[in-house]
Amino acid sequence: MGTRSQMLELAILGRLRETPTHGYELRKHLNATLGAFRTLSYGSLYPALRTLTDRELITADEPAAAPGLAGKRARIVYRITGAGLAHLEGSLATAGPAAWDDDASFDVRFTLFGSTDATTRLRILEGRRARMVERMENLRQSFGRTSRRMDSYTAELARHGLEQVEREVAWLERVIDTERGTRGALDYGDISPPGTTRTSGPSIHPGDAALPPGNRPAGAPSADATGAAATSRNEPLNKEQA
Amino acid sequence: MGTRSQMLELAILGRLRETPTHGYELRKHLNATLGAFRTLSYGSLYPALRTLTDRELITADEPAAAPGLAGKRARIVYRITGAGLAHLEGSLATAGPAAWDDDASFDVRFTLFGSTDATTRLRILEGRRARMVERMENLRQSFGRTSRRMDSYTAELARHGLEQVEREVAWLERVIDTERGTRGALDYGDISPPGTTRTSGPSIHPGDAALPPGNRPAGAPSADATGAAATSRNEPLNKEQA
DNA sequence: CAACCCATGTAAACAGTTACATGATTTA
DNA sequence: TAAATCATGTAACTGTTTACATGGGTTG
Repeated sequence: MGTRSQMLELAILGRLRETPTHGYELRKHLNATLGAFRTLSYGSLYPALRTLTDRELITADEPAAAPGLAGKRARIVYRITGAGLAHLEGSLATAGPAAWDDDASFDVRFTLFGSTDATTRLRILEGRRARMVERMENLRQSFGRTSRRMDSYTAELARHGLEQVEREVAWLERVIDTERGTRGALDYGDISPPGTTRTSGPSIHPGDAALPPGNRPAGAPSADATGAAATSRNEPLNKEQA
Repeated sequence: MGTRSQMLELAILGRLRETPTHGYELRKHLNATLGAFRTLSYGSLYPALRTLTDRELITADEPAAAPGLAGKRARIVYRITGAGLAHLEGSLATAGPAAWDDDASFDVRFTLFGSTDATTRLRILEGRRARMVERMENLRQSFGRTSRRMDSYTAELARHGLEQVEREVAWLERVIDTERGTRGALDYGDISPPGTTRTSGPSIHPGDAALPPGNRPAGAPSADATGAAATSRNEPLNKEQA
């Protein structure tokens, strides 16, 4: 089980907890909201759904021809089960290196911050920042070391990448500050203030073996382009919801 | 042959043309300069070198114990051959979608712009821009469509990703303008590390996602595009240029 | 009437990492 | 002397995409 598929499971469970959906729609949603899954193919999605169903973390209900909607190919609506919910919550409370070492993983976890407790959120954010700082340092060194021997194009690309990472670090720091409440600059608008958790229940208990805490950093997985960059302005895009 | 391995071959040939190297060093170089190959493992590199050797695009010379340097495990120094050079040049003159659809591919190609003719450079840059604009549009749509239903964290990540792509487009446009203007070798002025000149120095801060997490399947079909307009405003990133 | 979105799924092909095997040299 | 870096390579495993199979509905 790679980091990737575990994240896919997390994302699926996270989505199904909000609303039951069928495969096609689910893929669209994941592709749209998460850059991480930009290329998510049915070849990955359906097997994953199958696995989850087999493990009884979700159910696959094929509604017998809804009235008026007949004709269409039967959609299979997936719903999260109690066990699935427990599993999800257990996973969300777990914050190992796997949650921030991989770009895609971080994105998924961040997306699910709405139902992650504050402590775990901070742990993930700080782990991520450390990761990015490390990256930044490496880039700076190799850049400074070789810049004189580099041709302009290579140099431009390198500086470019470096700046991007710098911005990512800056972004993370802003988010962390906001989370800590030390600075109220960033207003996330509708969400519960930092420190409040959506999951009122036992959000922290490692009951089930969701994510092995000892999960290896794995060096660095395949990674994907849409990690996270940085928001440059502090201006909140406040979107109030009805 | 995946796009990935082809790009790896290109990168190897490009590097070997500049200087003969041995495997270990080669990997370090590629990992350092190209974010695309951050995770390049020997499991990929050595087979690739093997293949290139078999095709006689490079040679593998194992120097029989250089004087005074004995003791060390024999380094195998790879050199590009005439055929390899021809192959490289042929590849560099080719500018298909493969050169810009994939993030990693674009990075590699950009790095080799120093020995790519101006026409091809522009073709690649413009193809890349189109790709990024497409991406940007998709993000805007899905963002505007769902922003009301998104929780703050998801929204923050989404806006974030959008801005990142916007910056990438801006960066590309700057580079394109420069290419058109100088009509020759790129002159990016002084090459000072971005870290040192935080205050928008000689380089207009470029932003993008190209470098760090590379790699995405090239054939990625355009995701989905449906829905209303978006709430994103594009601040005109200051566009000064040499 | 062709093309394309909806909708679910499977099988084969493939690319790539991880882990292993081996061993010398420098550094803490 | 333990650990890290240098240095090359292989094999197995794992995950993922690609292509296929199927078929109704909608739009140009």
